Amino acid sequence: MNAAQRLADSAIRRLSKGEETRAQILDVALNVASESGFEALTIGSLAERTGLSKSGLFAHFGSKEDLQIAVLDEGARRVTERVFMAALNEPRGVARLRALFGNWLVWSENCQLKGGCPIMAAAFEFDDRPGPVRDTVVRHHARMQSAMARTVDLCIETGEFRPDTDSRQYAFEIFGIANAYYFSHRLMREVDAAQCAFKAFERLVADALTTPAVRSPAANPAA
Amino acid sequence: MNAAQRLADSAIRRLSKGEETRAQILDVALNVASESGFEALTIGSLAERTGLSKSGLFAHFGSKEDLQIAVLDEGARRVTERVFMAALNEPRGVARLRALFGNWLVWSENCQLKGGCPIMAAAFEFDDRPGPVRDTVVRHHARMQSAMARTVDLCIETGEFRPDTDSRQYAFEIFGIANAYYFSHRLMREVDAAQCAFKAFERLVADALTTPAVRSPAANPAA
DNA sequence: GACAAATACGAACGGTCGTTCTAAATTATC
DNA sequence: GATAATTTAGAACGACCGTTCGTATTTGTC
Repeated sequence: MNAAQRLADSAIRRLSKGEETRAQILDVALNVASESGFEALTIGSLAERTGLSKSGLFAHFGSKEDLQIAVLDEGARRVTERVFMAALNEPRGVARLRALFGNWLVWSENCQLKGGCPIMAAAFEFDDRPGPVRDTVVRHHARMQSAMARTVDLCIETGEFRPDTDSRQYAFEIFGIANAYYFSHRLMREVDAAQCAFKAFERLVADALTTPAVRSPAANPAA
Repeated sequence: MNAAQRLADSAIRRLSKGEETRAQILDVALNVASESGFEALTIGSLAERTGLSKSGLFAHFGSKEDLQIAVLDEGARRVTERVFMAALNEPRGVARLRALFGNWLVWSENCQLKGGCPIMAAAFEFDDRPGPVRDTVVRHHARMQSAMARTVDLCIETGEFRPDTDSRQYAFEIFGIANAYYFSHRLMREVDAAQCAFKAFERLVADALTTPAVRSPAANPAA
């Protein structure tokens, strides 16, 4: 539970009452944003869920916009922790890339966010609405994409991937698979969504390996 | 312009005044949903944009939910027309598949929908909100996915694709590429988004062809 | 052109939105 | 434990939400 985690944090540096409440608010807000999107992230409903008064909650953020940004930052923090940092346990190269991809697919479920990755939801909600919120989304996405590309670059350095592999293109395609998984899993409720995603990912890996598996019609990667 | 098209329709069967206005409303609503999402599709703002009164506009749809569904249906109708029907001009097989993919990437821009494909936006907005609207989104997505898979099956029938190609998996991956394109193009504003998408698509095609191009490190598809 | 039907308007409804005040309660500091 | 600073509550604001209703206007039919 996150309460326990916050307790551990408190042991390190005593959180002030305000910081404590703010963290609790963000935890609830992240769940709401995950389930119903950032548009449904209203001050009133959030106050009700946290047991605070509207004005009391509002005081922690100067505006709704600042609240949205704070939620995005908290979401990004968790992605970094659960997806990217967690993958660092694996040795650099394809092993780490596989871990990164796997973590990405399931991180929101591991975080008990019932509505899926809020950063992805935000990307769709704000892609046409200029402003600080959109800028924040773009910043986080750019960071994640380049982290992904760097992981691919390490696969080249270890000699597992061909030297001419385009890591940016690679990150593009991995992101596409993750997106397809989200649609298939969350919207269509296909039970084999993850299976399809891993199959697509492994095809992507196989195409970049310096020591490709022997090609035969029976081993058709898209079959 | 759509006005001209509606005029042509009127020539075939005289549209009643109500049907005419309803069509105009849906045209505006589709643009709003495209730009700002279905949540921002409010009766008031829609009435203002169409020059109608709130109650006058409302009378055309029994509820906001029915309006949302009507907008979705209209969006799906346009996708079918601009993407799938348009691709039928190409001969069955890879040529048609290529046309289908290309149409999909650009259809919303060709339709002058400034905010991108509304069906995709709806998929993200309603994936966690059970109800008739979500059901409609799922229905349209299922139809599009199976139409895509059928196009792939035709590639097998023409002998261009391997017989063991999994058309459902194939549709999954194509959808992923289209999604990645949307993120890259709409959110990140990458200028080479379409280029990345086509590169990914061609790699997907190459992997399924019965007569694969000669493999060499220099021809690394992800490079 | 009369008459019925379809269509549009205007006002109002209870609710919720984000936000702003002032005052009370709580927390931290000495 | 007094004092100052921080944190929360409560009431109110104008604006907009989806929706309803009665009435006026426009449309289609004979």
